[in-house]
Amino acid sequence: MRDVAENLPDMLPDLLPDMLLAWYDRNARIMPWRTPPSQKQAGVRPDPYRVWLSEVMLQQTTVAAVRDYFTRFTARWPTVADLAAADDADVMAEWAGLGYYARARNLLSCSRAVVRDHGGMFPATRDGLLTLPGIGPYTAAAIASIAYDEPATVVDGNVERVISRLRLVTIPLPASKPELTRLAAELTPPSRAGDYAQAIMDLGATICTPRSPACGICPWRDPCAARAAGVQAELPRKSPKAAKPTRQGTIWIARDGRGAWLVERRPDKGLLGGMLGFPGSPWDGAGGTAPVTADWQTLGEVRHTFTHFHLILTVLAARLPALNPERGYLLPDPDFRPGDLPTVMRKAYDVASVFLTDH
DNA sequence: CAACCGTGGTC
DNA sequence: TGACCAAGGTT
Repeated sequence: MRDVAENLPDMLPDLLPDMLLAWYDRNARIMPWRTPPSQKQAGVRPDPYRVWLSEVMLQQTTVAAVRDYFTRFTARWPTVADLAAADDADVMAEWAGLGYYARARNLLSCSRAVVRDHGGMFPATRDGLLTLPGIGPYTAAAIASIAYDEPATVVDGNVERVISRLRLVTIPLPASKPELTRLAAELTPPSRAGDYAQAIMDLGATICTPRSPACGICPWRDPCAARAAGVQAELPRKSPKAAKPTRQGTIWIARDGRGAWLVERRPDKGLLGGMLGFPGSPWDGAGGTAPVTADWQTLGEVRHTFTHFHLILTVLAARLPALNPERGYLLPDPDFRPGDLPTVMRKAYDVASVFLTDH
């Protein structure tokens, strides 16, 4: 029998997950994609489709923003087969406003791959999930652990922050990512992997927050190396990001004599890919050609910030008896829903709608 | 592998 | 007001 004190450093990695799981059992947040405690107690497993959908929606997106989208998607498409059979335009419209629209296109191709290549069942392993479009290292580990209880390690922004503090990792991100992944994997328990994954993310979201972490109520307060050193609020360090340039462009919004709107479907690749929009100039400040000859009125400007640049868009509008546009197509007013537009387009619509709406 | 890809909330 | 931030993935 070895000395207990000698064993302490080896015991800690085993004790840490249990400390966190005990905290999670009392403090897990209730969310639409989580199994309710009553069902969970009865041994009900999460639906992989709902786990997948929620995880994709949550990529770089807050829980508050995802809630209603998740509810609408699952009400309209209850199974992966339903989603696979949906019209692309309907899915893109339902995703409008959530951002990162490649996720919605990948959602469709992934659902169709699951139906076509996997008999409508999601692969049950991390490695199998990784082969699907829109599922990367994080999402594969999340689905594998939450839906199938595979002891896969999730490393998202929360985990990066929690682990960098717990283990006092001072190398800046993203260079520290491999080290953080290794340290996180060391802690992942062989059982209750799904609960553990959600627990460490809940901890990061509610206690080990970016600013002013609530160390006083943290289940990992005692073993936290950053707290011991008093530097928890300074971690994780991050390499400086490039400044955002400002780009300019013009957008043209027109209606014909019947009230139909001149719109276009944006190409699948690139910014706002696959989304509905209005014809516009290139966003390089060089101007551009209107989609149709008309007496265009300048209505104002729209400002919008994307991930890596600011945009100032000049909004022009026109109402013509007949339209034979060189670009785009006419969408009858009853079929035109501003909510189907990505946010920057909806902002432009808001500017033009007053001028283009009958009184 | 660094750049690209949205949006809304927060301080 | 502007920079940071959020359950990242793809190329």
